[in-house]
Amino acid sequence: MSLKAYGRKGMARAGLTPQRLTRAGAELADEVGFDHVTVSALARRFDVKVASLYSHLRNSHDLKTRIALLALEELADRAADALAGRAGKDALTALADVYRDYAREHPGRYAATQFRLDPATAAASAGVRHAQMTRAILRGYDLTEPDQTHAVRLLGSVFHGYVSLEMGGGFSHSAPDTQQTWSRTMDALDALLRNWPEP
Amino acid sequence: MSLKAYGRKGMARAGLTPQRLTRAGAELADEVGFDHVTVSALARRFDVKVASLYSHLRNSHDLKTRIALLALEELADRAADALAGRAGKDALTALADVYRDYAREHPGRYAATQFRLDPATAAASAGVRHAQMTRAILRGYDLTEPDQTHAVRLLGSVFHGYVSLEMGGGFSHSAPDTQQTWSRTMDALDALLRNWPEP
DNA sequence: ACATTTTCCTAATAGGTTTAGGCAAATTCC
DNA sequence: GGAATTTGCCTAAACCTATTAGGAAAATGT
Repeated sequence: MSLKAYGRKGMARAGLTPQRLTRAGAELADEVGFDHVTVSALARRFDVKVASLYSHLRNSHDLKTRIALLALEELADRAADALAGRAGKDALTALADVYRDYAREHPGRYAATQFRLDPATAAASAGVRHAQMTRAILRGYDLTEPDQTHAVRLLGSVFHGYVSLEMGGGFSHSAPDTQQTWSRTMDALDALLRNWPEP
Repeated sequence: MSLKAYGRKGMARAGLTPQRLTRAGAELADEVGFDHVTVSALARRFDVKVASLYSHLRNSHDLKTRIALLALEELADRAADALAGRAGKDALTALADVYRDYAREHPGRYAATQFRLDPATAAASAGVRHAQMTRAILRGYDLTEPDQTHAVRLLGSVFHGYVSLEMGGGFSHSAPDTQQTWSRTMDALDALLRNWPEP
């Protein structure tokens, strides 16, 4: 017999697991926005009573944390993929595009990556992979160790800041179009890294 | 008689106005975080029943919009102040510091500036002053018109991205300290604007 | 002093979160 | 294959927040 009951009217189990709920939560986030993700809405989606979810999730915060971790993983996977075999400006734009594209395809998940994780969770998350990959790109440029860290932070700021402003409509309806700005921003960052200033 | 009743137990009015509520809402945001700002919490703070606020505020979204507008105003005022009499890199760092300091002093209000406003409200907000001031700084550098727009967006991205990551703990507990990075970032942006690359 | 307006209140509805305790389905063990 | 046990989902309930409708008292105007 199939795991899935018809409309869940005649009993039978729904097959809830933390993973399944997290995945569905991520989809829900993309549909309605990360901060409209609610335990109740998720229960509705599984045609199950709200209380049932609490055997699989500690609470609402736990759900959001799991979605955030999922998104960070996905994003790091995409980044790793995109960086394979690339270096220099090529790698830089590839990474930047990963962020931008992910945010466009999965706005809710992208918002989830900004969910504030407690330090322990953050340290164990894919967030660290992101930092490592950005660092890897910088090996194609000639920076001293402390400046490499500064550059990692700067790149992170630009990518996140840009994507976040663009998603929030910050640049909307003003010419020139944002694709232009994006590609000129890549030019600018590449030039900056090749010509990193002395203090 | 004073406007303010003791504990509001024996009637007498509380003196609610949209402005007062907005201001208190902003303080509340700084204390508990912008997305924990709630009509109920605000009512509690005025020792008044929740429903009473609905004569002064359309709804929760309205409250948040007002707080966002307040924060944008404050921020633009600070920026205008900081820019007076400055140019070039001096102006650049002054503006950047305004953002960073404001976010540190008023995290809730700063978060409010990211609240998504509908296009009409946004157009009438102090947000446009921000863009103009950034543009003003760029007049100290030698950029063609389209590149000026790109640069405005880039600066906005860096400022917002940096502040937002720093507030979210993104850079925490890693050496070197963030003040270093901040000042090197200013060096980098100044160098970039002076040496803006061809396409 | 009286009529009007304003401001706050009570009452009610509707959702979201979370816990406690129950019964039936699935799994495990003879 | 049936009994014992575990697991999964449900009911019920308490407690938040948001929002609307309608009432009563305070402030204001004439």
